[in-house]
Amino acid sequence: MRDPEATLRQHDLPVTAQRLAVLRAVSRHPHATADDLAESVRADIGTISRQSVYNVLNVLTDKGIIRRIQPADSPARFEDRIGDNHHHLVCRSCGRTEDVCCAVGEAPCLKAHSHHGFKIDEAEVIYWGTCPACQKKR
Amino acid sequence: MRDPEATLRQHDLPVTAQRLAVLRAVSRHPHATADDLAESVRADIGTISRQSVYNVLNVLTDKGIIRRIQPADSPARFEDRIGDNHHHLVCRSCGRTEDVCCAVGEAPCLKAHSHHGFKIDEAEVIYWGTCPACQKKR
DNA sequence: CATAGTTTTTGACAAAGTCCAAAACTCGGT
DNA sequence: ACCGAGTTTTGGACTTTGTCAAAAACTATG
Repeated sequence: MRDPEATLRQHDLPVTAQRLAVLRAVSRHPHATADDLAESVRADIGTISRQSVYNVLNVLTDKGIIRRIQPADSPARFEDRIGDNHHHLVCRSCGRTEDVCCAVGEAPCLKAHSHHGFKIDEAEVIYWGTCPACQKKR
Repeated sequence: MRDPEATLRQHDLPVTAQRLAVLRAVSRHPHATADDLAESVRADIGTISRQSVYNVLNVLTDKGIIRRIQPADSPARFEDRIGDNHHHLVCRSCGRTEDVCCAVGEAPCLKAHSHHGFKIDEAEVIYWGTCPACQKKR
């Protein structure tokens, strides 16, 4: 995130300390959960309510400034990196999440073609596996 | 599901009325939630505890007899149809879920190749969109 | 049919998030 | 620099989905 304050203004969002701090936290900790981010924000500006973290994350997600990812058996995670159509690789045992470019060049599996009359707007891919650390543990 | 009772015996699971009823319910209502299934089971055998529904669904999932799918913003859903590597199409507004065969023949995007040292065991694809009914509503 | 070992039930609990009303803040206009 | 309208933030209660634990009921083997 180049300039959090400018980003907020561009989207007609009043600039508040909480929003700036959450934006910085998401930027510094990609794939963090709301709780992780709350902690990070508190280390930064001292205090923030749980509800505000959710409020801010929801507004930023609605405006398309950040992206929410919600793998099974994990609280929602958030990221900065948007608009480049990447996917995610999630560790089944610890939840560690990494970005992966689409496996096959220009995303053939993302070609949304109609089925059952649905209007498809996105194809989400999650690769499930075990991260190096968890492979060692067992 | 051909023969629920035989299926249970094949997996060394004691046969109980609850398990049979849950199996039948999953079979009759693909992509139903635990709550939906509980209701369906009650219509069938009269009564079942909430916990038992979860117990049974967990055992059946662990044994690979049924599959659990967990789209974002939805409780878990269950299905009968396993082992044919199909994916899902989910309506963002009502949660309606349909099966779709892999978009590109033999699932190129499902080729699990290593990244970040992870050992990948599955690639999950969810197509997001709006179902015909919800397209009309808005 | 007895009994060892599972299942089922009941009720409390946990995690992640939302709802609501009151207090605090942002920012445009003066 | 200050006011005031409108938005955010806060704190607390609440909801949903699911798990834990112990007692009662059941399955299936001998």
